Amino acid sequence: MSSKLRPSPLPSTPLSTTIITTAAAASSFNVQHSVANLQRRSTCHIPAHIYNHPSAILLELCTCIKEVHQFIPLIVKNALYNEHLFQTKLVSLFCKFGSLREASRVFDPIPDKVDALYHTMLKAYARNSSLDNAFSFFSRMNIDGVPPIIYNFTYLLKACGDNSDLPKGKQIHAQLIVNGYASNVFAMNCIVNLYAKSRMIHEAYKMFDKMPERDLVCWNTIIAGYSQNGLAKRALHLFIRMQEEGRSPDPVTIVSVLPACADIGSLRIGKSIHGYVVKAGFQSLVNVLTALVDVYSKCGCVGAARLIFDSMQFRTVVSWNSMIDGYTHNGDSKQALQLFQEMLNEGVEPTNVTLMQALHACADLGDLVEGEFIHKLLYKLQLTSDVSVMNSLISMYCKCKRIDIAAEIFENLQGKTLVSWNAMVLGYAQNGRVTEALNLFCKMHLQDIRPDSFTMVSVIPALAELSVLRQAKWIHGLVIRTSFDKNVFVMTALVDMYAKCGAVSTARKLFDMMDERHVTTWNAMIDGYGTHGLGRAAVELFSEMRQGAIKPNDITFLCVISACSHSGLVEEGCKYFTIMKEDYGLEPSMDHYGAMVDLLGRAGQLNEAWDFIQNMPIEPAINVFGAMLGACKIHKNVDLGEKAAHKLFELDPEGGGYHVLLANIYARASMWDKVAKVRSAMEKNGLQKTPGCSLVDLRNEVHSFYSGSTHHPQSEKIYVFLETLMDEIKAAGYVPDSNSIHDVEEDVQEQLLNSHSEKLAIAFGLLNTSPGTTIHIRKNLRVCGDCHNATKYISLVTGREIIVRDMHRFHHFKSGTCSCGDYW
DNA sequence: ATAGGGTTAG
Repeated sequence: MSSKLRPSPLPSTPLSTTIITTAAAASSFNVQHSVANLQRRSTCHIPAHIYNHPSAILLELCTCIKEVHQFIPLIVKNALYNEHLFQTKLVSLFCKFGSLREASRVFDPIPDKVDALYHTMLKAYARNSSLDNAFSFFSRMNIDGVPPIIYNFTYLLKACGDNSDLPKGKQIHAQLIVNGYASNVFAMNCIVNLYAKSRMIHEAYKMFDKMPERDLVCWNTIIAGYSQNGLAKRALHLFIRMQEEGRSPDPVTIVSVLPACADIGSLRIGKSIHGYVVKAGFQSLVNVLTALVDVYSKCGCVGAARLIFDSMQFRTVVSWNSMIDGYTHNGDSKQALQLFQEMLNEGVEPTNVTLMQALHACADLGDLVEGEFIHKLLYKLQLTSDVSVMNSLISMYCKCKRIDIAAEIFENLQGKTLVSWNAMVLGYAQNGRVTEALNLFCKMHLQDIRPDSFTMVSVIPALAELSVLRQAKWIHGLVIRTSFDKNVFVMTALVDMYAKCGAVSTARKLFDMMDERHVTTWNAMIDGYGTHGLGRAAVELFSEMRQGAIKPNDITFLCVISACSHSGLVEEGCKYFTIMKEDYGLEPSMDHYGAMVDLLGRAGQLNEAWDFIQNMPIEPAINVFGAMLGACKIHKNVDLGEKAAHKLFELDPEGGGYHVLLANIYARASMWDKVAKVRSAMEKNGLQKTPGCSLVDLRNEVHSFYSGSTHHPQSEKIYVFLETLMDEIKAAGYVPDSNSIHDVEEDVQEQLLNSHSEKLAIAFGLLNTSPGTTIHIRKNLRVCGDCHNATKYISLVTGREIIVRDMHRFHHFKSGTCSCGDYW
């Protein structure tokens, strides 16, 4: 015997006791079964005293690799090591417990190997090594003169299926035919499985269809294939057909078809399968119950899922994962994390899937602390090389606004997948880092990574944010070239983007062209009309929506109420607020209350707005008082403005903007001492007004202008031009609004006004584009009153159309008027 | 010694 075969050191307890205890733990049925198994094999050339040897029976009962090691000395002592049966059994056991290395240590030194030994070794390779290794061992068998048998092919085919390696699988398929196994049910089933696992489900079905006879496993294979390839309806259809053809589903069928049912979220079908499970007596099988937990939670019945989960006597980690996922899917991430904690407390070791779900829940809650805890756990469980988990980690950090950490993880991530890129692009886009999002998107292109619909849906909103029509058209072109123009999600994003880039009519054209629309599609279009001050169009589209099949949701009402608000349609807005609850059973959220205060306040019904706030059933938040203060600024109401502002100072001590608004209200009323007080309060608290910034797109560049800034290369030219432009519009009737600035000389006042970012941007636009071109400006704050007035005159004297998108809405300036009707 | 199908996921 080779010294390499020396078994691991013996444990302190005598060998036989350990093994016997294990054997005793097994039921007597198992022992009998093993004996029967061994006797059945007596047709081969192994003498009875070998296969009836107690060691052979005991060896078969080993439950882990350690027990196998303990056994080897016993085999050696009984001079059984050279018996084929024991050699093969050892290889088989090492293979069963996943140690290819130890299987080889037995296999390699054996001088005269029987065929069975090769077969078992091939199985070890197919199950525990790379496909290449398995294939080269198969070649070696050929060289060593071992004729292939049917099992060899099925092992290899299964491995090809598991690796989705269709080309290698096809090689085996050819050899199968050559060796005369073309109609073997097992082999054919492996082929069906191979195609299904290689995402060629239609090919798989063709094979399935051609089979002369089909057993239960064939049905299960094709049903699982459809289910795993996202063709849930086909899977369910075949589930019915198999029963019509007289096959009774077994637990594997159930576990294959339930995910399909979960996929389409059909509670009705889920319940009927549950009924079948009970009738067939599968109701205590862990995997069946786990699949039921999944179905119920995916159909929105977390309560029912939890009842099943709680009733389970045994749970696998998958059961926990399904339940945790059930909570996150149903928007109860708190419960999800609680269950995750419970799982850890019970000592169940989480898997990659568990951690992905827990990270998802953290992202959902913005819970950075728990997220970082899981990040550490991930190191402990050595899951940092699992790309899927790392993707979830990136998403979690992005959602928790730690884009810096996310970017670092992304940079260092080995084997990035499309999902990794998508997570990062989305992360940038959702954190307002538009340029980074676009740069990463371009980098993907350079690295030849083809975007999918998720990438598009992440990057399009970034462009909407940028609001540059040229870029909007570019991505639209890309959408068409990459054939995403039939994807509802992508198209909805485009509708929203065009509206946000000032091109509402283009948005509507796309909207009309779509064959399928989601609620979000309608919402995007209604909101688009709203922000462009086209309240009537918004209301009309909303009525049209109410006639159709797509039900409005809470966001729809938010869009339509704010559309009414932008257009002064107070009565309509109030009506919608009422029917939201009465006709649609939707509870208004804080945003709806804010929109209502905005609706009333903007229209000058300040007392009504204030009463509305007092009568709110929930504690009003920042947005509500913010709307109130804004309305007070428009309608010059010092009294209510003060009340709203003081509430805001309490609720949001960091927000400098409210101080500025209040100061403006005081300035309008010439209450200069109060203005000074607010200013000094701001200074004391270190609060600053967000600097105004306007963007213009010119040819291939986006130019940004800050108020009073002289950093732009054309700065000098711009200021000179502005001076003459101001003279021109003054001649047309423009009067500078000096009311907001009081403590400087009149000419300085004008200078300050004239250096506002939007005026600089407009001047730059006029200077650098040919007559007649529409100018698009994007501003980070709201347009100031003086700029608004000046822009109207500029549109008149230059004959240009100027579209300004501010924080809240669009202003289309044309021939001396604005689409907002001075109502913003 | 020896075959094929199955639950959770971004």
